[in-house]
Amino acid sequence: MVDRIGFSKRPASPRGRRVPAKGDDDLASLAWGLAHPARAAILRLLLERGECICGAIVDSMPLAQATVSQHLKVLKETGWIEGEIDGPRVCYCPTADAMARFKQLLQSLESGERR
Amino acid sequence: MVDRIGFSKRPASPRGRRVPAKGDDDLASLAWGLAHPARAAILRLLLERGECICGAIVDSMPLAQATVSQHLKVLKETGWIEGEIDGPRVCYCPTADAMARFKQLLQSLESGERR
DNA sequence: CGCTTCTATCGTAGATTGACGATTAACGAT
DNA sequence: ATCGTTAATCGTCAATCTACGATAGAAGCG
Repeated sequence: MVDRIGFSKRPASPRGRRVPAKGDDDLASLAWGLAHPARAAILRLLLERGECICGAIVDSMPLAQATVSQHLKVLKETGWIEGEIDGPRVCYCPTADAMARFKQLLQSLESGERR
Repeated sequence: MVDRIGFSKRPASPRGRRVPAKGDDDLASLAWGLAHPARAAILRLLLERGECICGAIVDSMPLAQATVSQHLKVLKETGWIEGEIDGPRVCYCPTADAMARFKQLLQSLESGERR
């Protein structure tokens, strides 16, 4: 694959013109975190409960433990959640600023912010 | 592949428990639309200018026309933009409600809305 | 120490994505 | 009718995603 536009592991391109808006990568990354119903559901669960043991998340989802773990990883990598090791288990909770950052990036999109 | 959880063409699963939050699919779908820097950039451009001919979008992006067209298709399918045929060209503009719907879905996520 | 529990990672399979050039389709103009 | 322009679609290829079972690691228990 060629290299990418930005945004961790995503396509790029040869000829470039428009200076990429600095926020597009961040926005895309955060959006990517939510871009799967299972991840949206997980985040909703965490926001509802404040925090949650991994096992409880798995129990509440129609997915295999390995799959949920992968989604949790994506949510972690995109900055939506963080996990705290608690003995043999891991407690996940939403990060303090992801939602705010995301909303702000959306706002800057909407307001037609100059680049 | 097995069938999916919901959300157009996405994975599903056998054992299910948690009733999927109605908004998760919509949220994921809209998020998916933004989940690529190129699409975020296109939407930003359209929000900046209000509307834009396809060709102008292509010219402002570091991507081939075919690729931009694909991204426009995704943005259209996820409800972010709409295109109006204008003779031999197509004029794209942001839809009136996508951003509002998205923000509302995010809000319902954040507020830990009961399902 | 050995066992159980909990979670992450590995490995794999099938589907989708994203990029591109080439082609097709739709219009307008000559 | 033909040509030129504009945009969508086709076909292809490499890379990524998602799902899963199986396996590995870590922590606590007996």
